[in-house]
Amino acid sequence: MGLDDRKLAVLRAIVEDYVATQEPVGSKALVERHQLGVSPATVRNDMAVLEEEGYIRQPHTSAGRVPTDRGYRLFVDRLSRVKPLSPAERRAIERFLVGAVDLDDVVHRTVRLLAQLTRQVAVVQYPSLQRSQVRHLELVPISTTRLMLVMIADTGRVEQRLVELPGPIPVDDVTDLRRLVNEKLVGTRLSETPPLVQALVEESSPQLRPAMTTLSSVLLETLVERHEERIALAGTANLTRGGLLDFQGSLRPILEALEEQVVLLKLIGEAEPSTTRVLIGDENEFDNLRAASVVSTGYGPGSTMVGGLGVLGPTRMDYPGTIATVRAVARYVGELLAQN
Amino acid sequence: MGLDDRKLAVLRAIVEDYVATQEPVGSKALVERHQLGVSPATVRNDMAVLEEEGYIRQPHTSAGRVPTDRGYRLFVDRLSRVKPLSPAERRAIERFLVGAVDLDDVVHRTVRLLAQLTRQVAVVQYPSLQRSQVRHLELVPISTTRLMLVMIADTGRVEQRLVELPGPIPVDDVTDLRRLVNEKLVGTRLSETPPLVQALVEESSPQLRPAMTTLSSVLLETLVERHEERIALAGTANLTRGGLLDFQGSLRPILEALEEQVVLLKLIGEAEPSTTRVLIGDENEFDNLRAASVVSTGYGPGSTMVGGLGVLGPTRMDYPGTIATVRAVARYVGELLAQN
DNA sequence: TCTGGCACTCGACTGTAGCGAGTGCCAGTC
DNA sequence: GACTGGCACTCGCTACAGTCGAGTGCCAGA
Repeated sequence: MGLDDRKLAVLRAIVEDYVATQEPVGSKALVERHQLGVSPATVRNDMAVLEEEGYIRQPHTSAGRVPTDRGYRLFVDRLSRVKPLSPAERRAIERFLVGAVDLDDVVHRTVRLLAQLTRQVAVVQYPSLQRSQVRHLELVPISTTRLMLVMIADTGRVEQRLVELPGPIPVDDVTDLRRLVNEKLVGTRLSETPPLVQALVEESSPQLRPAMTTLSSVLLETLVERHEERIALAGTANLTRGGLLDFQGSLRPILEALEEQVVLLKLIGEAEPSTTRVLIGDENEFDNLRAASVVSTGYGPGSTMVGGLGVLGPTRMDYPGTIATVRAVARYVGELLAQN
Repeated sequence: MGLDDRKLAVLRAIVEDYVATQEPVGSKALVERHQLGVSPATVRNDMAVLEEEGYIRQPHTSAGRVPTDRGYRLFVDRLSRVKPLSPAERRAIERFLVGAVDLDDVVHRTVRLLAQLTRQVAVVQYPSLQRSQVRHLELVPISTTRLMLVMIADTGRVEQRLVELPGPIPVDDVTDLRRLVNEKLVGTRLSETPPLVQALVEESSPQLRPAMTTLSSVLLETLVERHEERIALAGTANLTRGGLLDFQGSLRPILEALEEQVVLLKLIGEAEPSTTRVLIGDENEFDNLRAASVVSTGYGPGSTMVGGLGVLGPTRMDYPGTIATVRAVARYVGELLAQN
């Protein structure tokens, strides 16, 4: 499987041309558009080898070549340099994100920006509660047997939950409950919370016990077990670019996948900080997304990571450009979060 | 323009058949499938009249007839009875909505349910802040110059906003602020809030004034001017049903419209309570949605209305069934909200 | 007013032919 | 041994002609 430099150059040229034109590329067109310094016949021989190795394929006998998923993989890993962003793009990012008033706003602006810049479907995960610290817990009486629990996290997330108490409790008890949970939990990471919540129940006075038990189970259930991740999505209309050629003619499976929070989380929520993950076609674990590629990365203030973001598009996408944009946006969002 | 009963029956039959088969319907097939009691030739004469009046049209000369937007309109207004829901559907609605833990949960379940039952794109507006009463306002110090404002409404909505104070203020002042805003605003409708907020600033002590001024402007801006409506969407994958025939082959404009909150709000947020609004094709004010129809209604506890919900689909949709489902779901959601 | 009959229209489908982009192979050259 | 030019071949695409049939409009008659 000796792929010498020229064969790699041919593969690179094929990927670039195909991404640009969306048409199978032939040997003659290739030598015309790229300075390969050899004749079409030679390129044809190289192509035959590349095809044998599974990097490219022919849609039909008398057509040009098209990269396979494996070809894109090789291209991404070894043949492409991440494109530096243009000053215009940098400015666009700053302009778009400046002036966000709260977390919701930041996330919405980010996801729209990402969709616009990459011209693909963008996905942004809200800062994960798992990775957030409790900044404040508030209990608001709704009736004598109902409380609204509001949790504010250091990442700016605010979660609320209705608590149905086993019986009516006086307002003073609510004050006590509030003081207790705040004393114990403020400043802790939610992933480390369970034992603390448990202790809270055990240490509370007999009077408060029933209410505290209910409260703690809501806390655990909401914030830890049913880890309440949120996700924003934008740019689904971009799926229709490139006619019906991409995604083998049917958007259905893609749209279905995009409606599943679980799927989206898996796609973008598992990246590591400062690493960019690229999943190409087949590499994707969901059947519905076999015709798509995903570029994702983590973001967070400084070098920590609190959530993921990324884009989804056809396997035939501009990987270097997309990777650069995703990284840049993630970095800017991180800086923005660090300021709060 | 005398449309006698038989002509109306013919139109109804055409709409029903076309919706079911998605193919232009001819005179012969019509008399076979419906008991019209006349011959195909007679039906053809009626069709000619209906076409002249603009209720149906021929895609091409040697094809059957297809309803026009105007035809659907007549059908909806005069020719269809709202289908009663099947017991199975009723049970599905109840099963789906029981066990929702909070407002977010209710809205998400509702929108999914609606998408599933109608097999179309579903849209649900969160209870509008305009129509909500303030139940509680909470101020949480984030730093000496920053507060988190959390508003809990009687409809279950919880909104938060970061407040950047003009200068540092002591914790005791925050307590005072909290007491003041709650005293003044709890129990009021947000639409009547502006003068009250104004009074709040004027009545506050010199010490609190700067902070109160900032706070009040955030309150006004967030909750009233930039009326913070939220919307949930589901079932976009349903747009791909019926091949590429619906929506004249391109989902693009539809997907684009669905990304615009403003558009969605206009679509479903303007209905009146207990009225079901049907917008067919052309009647829609957005060019992007000329190929689509929208069925929407309001919902709320009891006979009041706090928000809208509806579905969007091809003009060729089962109007009686869709209208029935939308109404039923809105009623159930209203009951659910009334319980809280 | 309705009906049966009939001529007509026109899209859908089928089969054929020519074109051309692109290939694989081979003999010849550096 | 690597590269090149030439050539035969493949096969999808387009255009064109022909057939079929669903569906229509119209008309004479009941």
